[in-house]
Amino acid sequence: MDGQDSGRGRPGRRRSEESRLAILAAAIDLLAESGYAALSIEGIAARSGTGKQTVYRWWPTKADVVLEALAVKTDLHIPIPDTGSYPGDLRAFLDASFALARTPRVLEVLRALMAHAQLDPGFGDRFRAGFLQRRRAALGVVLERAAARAELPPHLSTRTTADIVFGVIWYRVLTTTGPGDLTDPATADELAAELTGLLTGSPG
Amino acid sequence: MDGQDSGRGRPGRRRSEESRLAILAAAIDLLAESGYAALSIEGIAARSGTGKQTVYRWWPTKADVVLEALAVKTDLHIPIPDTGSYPGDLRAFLDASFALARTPRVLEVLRALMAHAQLDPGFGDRFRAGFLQRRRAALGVVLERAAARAELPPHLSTRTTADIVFGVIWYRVLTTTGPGDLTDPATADELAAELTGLLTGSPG
Amino acid sequence: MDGQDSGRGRPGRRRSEESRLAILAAAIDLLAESGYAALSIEGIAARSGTGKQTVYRWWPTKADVVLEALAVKTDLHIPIPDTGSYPGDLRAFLDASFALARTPRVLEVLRALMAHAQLDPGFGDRFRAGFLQRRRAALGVVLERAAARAELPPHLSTRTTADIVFGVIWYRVLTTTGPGDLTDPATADELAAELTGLLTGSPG
Amino acid sequence: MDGQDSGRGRPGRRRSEESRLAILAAAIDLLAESGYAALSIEGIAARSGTGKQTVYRWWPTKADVVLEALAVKTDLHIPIPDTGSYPGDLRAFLDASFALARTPRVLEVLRALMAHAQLDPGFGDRFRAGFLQRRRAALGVVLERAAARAELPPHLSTRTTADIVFGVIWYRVLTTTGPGDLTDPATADELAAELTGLLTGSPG
DNA sequence: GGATAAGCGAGACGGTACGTCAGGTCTTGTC
DNA sequence: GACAAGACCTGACGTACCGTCTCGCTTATCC
Repeated sequence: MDGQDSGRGRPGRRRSEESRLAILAAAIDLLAESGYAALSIEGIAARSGTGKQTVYRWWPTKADVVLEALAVKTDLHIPIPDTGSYPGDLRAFLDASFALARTPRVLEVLRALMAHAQLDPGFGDRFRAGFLQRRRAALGVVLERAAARAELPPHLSTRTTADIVFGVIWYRVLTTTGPGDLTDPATADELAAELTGLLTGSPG
Repeated sequence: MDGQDSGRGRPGRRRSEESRLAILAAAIDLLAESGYAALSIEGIAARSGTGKQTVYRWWPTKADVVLEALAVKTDLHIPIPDTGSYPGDLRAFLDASFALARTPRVLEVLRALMAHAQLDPGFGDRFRAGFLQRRRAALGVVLERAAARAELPPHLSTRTTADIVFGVIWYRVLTTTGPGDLTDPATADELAAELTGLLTGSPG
Repeated sequence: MDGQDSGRGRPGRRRSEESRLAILAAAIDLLAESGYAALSIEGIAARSGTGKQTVYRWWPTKADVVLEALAVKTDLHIPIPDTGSYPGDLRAFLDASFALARTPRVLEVLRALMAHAQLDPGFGDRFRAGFLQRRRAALGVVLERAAARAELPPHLSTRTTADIVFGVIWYRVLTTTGPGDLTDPATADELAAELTGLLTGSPG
Repeated sequence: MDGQDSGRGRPGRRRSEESRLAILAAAIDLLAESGYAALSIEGIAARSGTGKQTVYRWWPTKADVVLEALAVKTDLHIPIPDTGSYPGDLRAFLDASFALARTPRVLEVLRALMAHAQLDPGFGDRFRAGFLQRRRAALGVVLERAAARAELPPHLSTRTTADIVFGVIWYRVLTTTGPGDLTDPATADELAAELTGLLTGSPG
């Protein structure tokens, strides 16, 4: 996925790992200080003590820097849960997703990346392929396991189920003002119950 | 919503309706030509034959211009359907929403506004209050009617139902590349069936 | 020569005389501090407390700024001498020219402008028309007066006389290292004597 | 003049004559294509298929490359004429000098080198010592021969004579726009006649 | 009807960042 | 050690917009 094989055998100076990390760290710092809108490649280069050219050489846009920085600094890996039952797996998946999004810095970055993806079609493609699809694939594993166990409700396609799951998560991420009101405890309950066909709970 | 009472009694020249419309038209034109990212207040003023100050006097950001332009040029009013039954109303609501979003220009504008709302907290507030809440309120009427008829499935709160409806719509809007693959016909079917409790438990 | 009529009657804010002078002063200062090669429009804007765009709006290159700065700060006007005789006028012209060139700052600027004129054809044209031709015209007046008095030696055309006068001055300017060795007192003597036909054929 | 003795006895790889010639040829080519202002060491290295370091190792500035390239590609040697008389020698010297300067490529290079010498004191020293002084020395031989034959007009010092000769040549080189109007045939006539004390010709 | 008060198109202003170019330096592996 | 390759930090380029601030002018209301 990174596109360069670190140039084994090629002539020329090798990419500086030091600069790479400095750039990612600077991006994170500046993001925390002033937010994504105020982030600039100029600023990242200055803060990291590198040259603008070095940033442009390896990342096409500031959003790509942030995407990689997020992956380096934060553990974005949401483990694919395996609790033995579909309801359990789905609850675990939802809980982990909401928990991650409740981290203020992560919340802001997710918003910024999705926003940037709308404004820059090139980054949109990279974001879909490198982030959104991976998350869908993770949920896909859960759904496949459930299908193998014949636990899936019959009337919901895999696509629509995933759209509901990620739709609700992203809608909450994009339309709430702070991490506090991202979710109430009931949301994941209701959602999991609805999607797994359990009609146990009674809503408020 | 516009905050001034057209200055009844105030001295001074009145706001030029001609300029207002020229600005909104220019915004729409430029948006269609080059996309939201390339849109600028400078460009809107130049294209509309007005001064930058005139734009800044009435709209805080380019997103606000676009939001108003969209309302003027396109009929954003999705009528609150009243088919007599919850399933029918919900289907109609979903169909109208997806149909609107399938208009290429509207699709792009919706994406741009949601994106801008992420990057500019001030516009985010205005967008939520002036657009998102209105749509939720419209759906709310449908749900209230259904509640009065006791058609609501017991395990889904109003909030979660709305989150699922708008979550799926927005997720599709924000993550598909073109109007073509925004929805297949089955999506609204499945969604309406799921949320109204129809087919629950029956095999596919 | 300035190309704009200060916009009497035109709409829009008028050019800031304050900024104009600040830019010219900054150019002179930076030139004295670090030399022409280190001079940049970026630096001029920063030092003068103006924006780069303001510099670019009114001057196409840094050389044009320097040319105008020189005209403002230093009195480049070499009066056309009228001593009553061609030898006297020519001596006065030469003395004034060498004296001006002996001013260290002026010497450096003259060099830089002539250099820039070689590298940038557009500025070359402006420099010829706005500076070199004026100096030739001044000498032309002296030669015309001499012709009217029948004092001109018969074998030298006006063009060649001017080429010798300015050729020697510029050659000295461009090929000596410092103001000190720009001229010895004998140079102007010899040159004037030669061009006016005095002493011709007499032993030294 | 180049300062290294090709490393007799030194260890390590010897300088590549192939690279040297490729660099000089690339400099000439690029100069002809885009002019001196657009010439860069980066571009020379790329065009010649060498590394930037190789250029920097052997030449301090692009002007030094051009100076050497000119010497390699064009025969800059103006033979010291010996026609038997001072007027004949001087005419021959002037004619050869103007003829060389009339070669378009040479004209451009001479301008560029003189320009660069103004902006870069280090190159200025090298240019004076390696080029200008050599030309003065050549003229010096002519003048010495004339002195030995007692042909020199008494009132002109050697220095001033040389200043007039090179002053006029360089002034023409630096202030005319194209090779076409560098000289009319009369210029060398008048100049030679004036400097040798022959008062034969009548100017136009 | 004259004073006062906006709004208007125009456009200059001080800024910030863009994305690019080249400068000159420094590895890296090969010759 | 020189060489081709190429990454590095630096700094300037010229441009695009930002949001603000005059300008001269055009409506409006009010005294």
